[in-house]
Amino acid sequence: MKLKFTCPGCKSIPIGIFLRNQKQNNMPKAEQTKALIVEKTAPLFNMKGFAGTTLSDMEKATGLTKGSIYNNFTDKNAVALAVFDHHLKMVNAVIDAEMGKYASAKDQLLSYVKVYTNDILRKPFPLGGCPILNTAIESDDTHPELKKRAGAALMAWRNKIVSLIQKGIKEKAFRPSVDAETTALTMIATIEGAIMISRATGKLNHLKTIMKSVEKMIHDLE
Amino acid sequence: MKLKFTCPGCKSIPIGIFLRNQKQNNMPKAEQTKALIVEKTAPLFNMKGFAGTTLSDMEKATGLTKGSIYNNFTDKNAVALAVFDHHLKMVNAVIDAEMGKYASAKDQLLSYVKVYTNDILRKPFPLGGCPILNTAIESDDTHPELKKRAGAALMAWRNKIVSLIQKGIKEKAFRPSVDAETTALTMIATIEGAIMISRATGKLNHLKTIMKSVEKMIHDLE
DNA sequence: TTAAAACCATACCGATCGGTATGGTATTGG
DNA sequence: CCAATACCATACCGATCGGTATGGTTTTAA
Repeated sequence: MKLKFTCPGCKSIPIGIFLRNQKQNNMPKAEQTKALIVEKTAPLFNMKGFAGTTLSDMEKATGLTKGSIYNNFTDKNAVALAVFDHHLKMVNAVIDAEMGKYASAKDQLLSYVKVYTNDILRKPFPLGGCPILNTAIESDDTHPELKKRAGAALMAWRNKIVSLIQKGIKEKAFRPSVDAETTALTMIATIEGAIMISRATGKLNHLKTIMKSVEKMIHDLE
Repeated sequence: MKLKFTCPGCKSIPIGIFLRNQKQNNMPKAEQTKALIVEKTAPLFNMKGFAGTTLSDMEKATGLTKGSIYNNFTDKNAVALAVFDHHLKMVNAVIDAEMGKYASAKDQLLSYVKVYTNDILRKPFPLGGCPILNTAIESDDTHPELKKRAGAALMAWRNKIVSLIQKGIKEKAFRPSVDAETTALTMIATIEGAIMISRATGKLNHLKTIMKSVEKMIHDLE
């Protein structure tokens, strides 16, 4: 009985070395493994939902066993919460990166259109669509903790857009009469609805069509 | 061993008589029971989702046992499909009733605003939010049959709005330059997004705010 | 009214669910 | 390099999962 802990991929090197090789920072090992669990199970939770994701799914995805997973997280619930936070960080990173390219409030607002039209399917974005949307819908009647997080994420997003609109007004790019809160909420609703329609129908064109409306909405703030 | 089949509520009368008393039409009994199963499990599926709804949940909700349920439906899947159809019928009935009060395309379009602002919480509407939205989100990566139904419902809805806009153009109420398809898709996306945001945050006001935007969108077709 | 058909509950099935106790293995601080 | 600690896999747990075979009970059609 040797090499019990092996790399999930090649099974020829011990998992310790496998993880060590992965290690690119000075993170303690526990944190490293936690991060691995979160990253590998993230697509599962986003596609199959909390109820639809089983521990055995998580074992397959991570290459770890229940025992190891539960040494790093108290329960499935804790993993799901960490996954949501991870997703949120991921999405915000993409948005911030795009937004950082521009100086004006208007261009920064248009970053949402760009990201949600083009990047939604791409690599850094989680598989399974927008995690805020997915989490909000599943959790609203079943999972208070996730619901709270989804609600908070939406409100943070709204606040960000409101700030950008106010910035745009100061820059004289937008009318001062613009209702920032209404616009922010409507933008978010439309974007999320667009993702839902596009995914349910399988027509990426619907996403593009609706995002053009969002773009127009932003132009109309002038 | 007597009175084996008893009314789930009072347990003092046989279920046969209970169902007979419920009977208000000439539906065969099988259909009657099928309808009962669908109606009673509908809120479950809409709140907890397909994966989150268990057979034991369904037993509790219907007062029937697995045996009976599976005599009327081949499996849980078949119940979920019937529930979706039931939900769709319910929603359409509410919309059609409201729309029937008006003659002009514009007023008919505004029926969506009225219904989704006020009636979404009320009785004939299913608990747990919009069933099309909930089904679309859960099924898009997990349940092809439900996904297909959700997608079809969305496209039917779009077609309905497109027709109303074309009708409005003929009535000279709307500009002929209006892009009916884009408007229809955007309306649906915004409405569904509004429901999601409102439910995740627990703020009914957000629904109202966003629905005002939809109302404005309709007014701007003039 | 009665026999045939339809319906429903009981009891049961193997599989899998989320979760845990245990002990061996690797990592880490000194 | 070595002990102490942290980590991970194995094996196992009771409960519940979705589903079914059986036989008694009620409807139904004649």
